[in-house]
Amino acid sequence: MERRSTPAGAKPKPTIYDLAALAEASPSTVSAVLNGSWRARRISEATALRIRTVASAEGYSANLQARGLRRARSGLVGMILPVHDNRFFAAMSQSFEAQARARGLCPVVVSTLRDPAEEIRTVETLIAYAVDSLLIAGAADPAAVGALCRAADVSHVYVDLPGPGAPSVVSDNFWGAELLTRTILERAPLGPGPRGRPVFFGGDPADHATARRIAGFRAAAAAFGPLAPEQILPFGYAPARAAREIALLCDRLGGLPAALVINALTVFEGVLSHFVTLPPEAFEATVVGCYDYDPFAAFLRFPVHMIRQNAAGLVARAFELIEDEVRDPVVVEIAPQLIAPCTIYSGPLREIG
Amino acid sequence: MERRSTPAGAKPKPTIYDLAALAEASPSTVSAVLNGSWRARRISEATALRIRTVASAEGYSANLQARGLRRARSGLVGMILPVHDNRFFAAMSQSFEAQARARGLCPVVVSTLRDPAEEIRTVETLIAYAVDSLLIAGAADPAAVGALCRAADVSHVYVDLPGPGAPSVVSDNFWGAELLTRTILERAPLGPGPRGRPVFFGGDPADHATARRIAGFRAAAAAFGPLAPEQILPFGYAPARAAREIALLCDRLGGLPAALVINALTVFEGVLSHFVTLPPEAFEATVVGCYDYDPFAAFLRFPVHMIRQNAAGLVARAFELIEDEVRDPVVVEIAPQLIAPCTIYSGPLREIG
DNA sequence: ATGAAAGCGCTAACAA
DNA sequence: TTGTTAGCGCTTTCAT
Repeated sequence: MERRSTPAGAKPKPTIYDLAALAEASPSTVSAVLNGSWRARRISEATALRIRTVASAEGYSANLQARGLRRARSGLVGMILPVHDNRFFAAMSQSFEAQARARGLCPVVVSTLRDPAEEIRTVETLIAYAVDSLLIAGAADPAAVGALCRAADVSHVYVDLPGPGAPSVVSDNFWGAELLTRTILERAPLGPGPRGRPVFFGGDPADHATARRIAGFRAAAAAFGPLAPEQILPFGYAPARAAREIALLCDRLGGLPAALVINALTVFEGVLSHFVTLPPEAFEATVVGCYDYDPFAAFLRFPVHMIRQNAAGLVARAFELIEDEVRDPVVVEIAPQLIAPCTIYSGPLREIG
Repeated sequence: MERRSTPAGAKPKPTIYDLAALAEASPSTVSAVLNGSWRARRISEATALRIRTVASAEGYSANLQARGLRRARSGLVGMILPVHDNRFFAAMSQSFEAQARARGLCPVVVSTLRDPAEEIRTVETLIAYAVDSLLIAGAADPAAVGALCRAADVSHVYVDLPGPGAPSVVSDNFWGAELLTRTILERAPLGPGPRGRPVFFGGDPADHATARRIAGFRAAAAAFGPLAPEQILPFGYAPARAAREIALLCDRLGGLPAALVINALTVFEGVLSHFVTLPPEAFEATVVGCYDYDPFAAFLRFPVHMIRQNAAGLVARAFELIEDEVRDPVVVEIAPQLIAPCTIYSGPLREIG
């Protein structure tokens, strides 16, 4: 049998046995030299050098599958997340990779499309590849994923959305929402009329993050007056739905509310598709906040206060928990950041921007 | 020696030997049944069923490192790309994962931060894990990466940026830029004055994509009048630089040019940070196009025509080339898409929006 | 229709 | 200080 579908003539990748023959040493010595355990094995500087010379001359690189099989661990760290094409999760990938590599590990990040079945299959695959640990970000079914990890003895941390049986690192959604709400209420033309009160717009109250954000919104808004149920509208995340809901809201109130807290970028996108049909004056008596950040949103025709989650901070803390072998289901909260609008306030709000 | 740092009591993952004992069959039979090669081995329906029953009762899942080692291939497909936090590349990841999984492969996507050294290291790692094939997207040094793949006999395709010694799938940048330029020139208040001519803004002419886009811009603009060198300003991608350059340009021309083709989203970001300092009237005699797409950019106070690259199409074509075992350095071009502005035109341009 | 046995490339006791 | 050897869990001839 051919070793591989090697193009005729191309010599196959050298193994430690090849190097051992060339360097006149034993395979185990070569192995030790090439994987760093040679100091402990008290191998002489001379042989080490000789072996390394041969290795690089031959263009050797270790077969990581063989090493992983032998060591029963792969050097891979996994992260699952719902989607890539989202600013927050993309930032998570970026941080995750950087920090994994800083630790000499190979990052593998896979998206699951918020599909519980796909999520399970993905994690099973990662476990089958013997990932050493797993970050579980925004899982659809955190408990199921956690159970799989525990069964396979894979250390794991929940990120962004908490889960059972292992530590969690989440954004401080209450704090962020409270800060955002307070910030825009201080600038909003509140009043007794139907438009005079703040509205929380979008998201799913069944989801942990939204629940905390609503709580934060309530806490901040309470300081400015009583809250009615119709001020909180968690209708989901779909842009199309958001477009309809904002139109309905404007109809009901006779215009935009004095303060609008938009829960996610997808919701914001929907809202915008309605906004472009409105005249510029429509925005003169409203202040908009968005929980989540997009640089372009900062440059709309009206100012937007935004919350940016600290993706790098979340990932860093998750790695620490794994390294410290924390297994208790502690929940660590990481503060997000408030981003000021770039657009200049215009109309009656100009002075307080 | 412990098999693994298994928590005391937790039984280790079952192997085919365990299953063989339980199902009263041989390891090779178990293996065949569990990896699909059993039909070919003419194993009876009955034993197959018996083995599968035991397997799922024991919660068996194959050790993919062992399989990979034996088969000299891993079932992993790799993709490298510059960064995750970019709409285009994020869309690529998303498509790549979907299509890899549709083929029963495990996707591994890694970013290299446009750092040639990091890029090489990353690819070496992927090869060491025996990836079966590799998509090379937007590489800093395509030739070096390709050489590594060839040495390891890993099939590979360049995406987005062409490279030597293997097929490439790239956006049809010439066509896209031509279309975009023509579209905005048809709407622009061109004229003899300094502001009356189109400007191509940002990017690096040394980079293949920008070069093609400039060519497309030239081709389209030529139909509307002669081009001067100062109408093409490829100063790079940095937002801060873009902000400075646009300010300079406005100074020089006494306002915005009649038509502005912005080369990338990062450049656009920089441009916007200058735009927010301008009064609304500044935008009344200009038409803006952007090569690259962001939904929020469609909702700015002025209309923006955008080009969206077909990430899914690029990836799909790349997979096809790999499956068809194409090795010649053909270059396949995939047409991007023109996205109309969502913002209503205002001022003198209202009617032609 | 099934089993026995030889490795894939590497690591880690244990011996020398 | 170095070598010998026995696997890691799986696939795959080759026998039966």
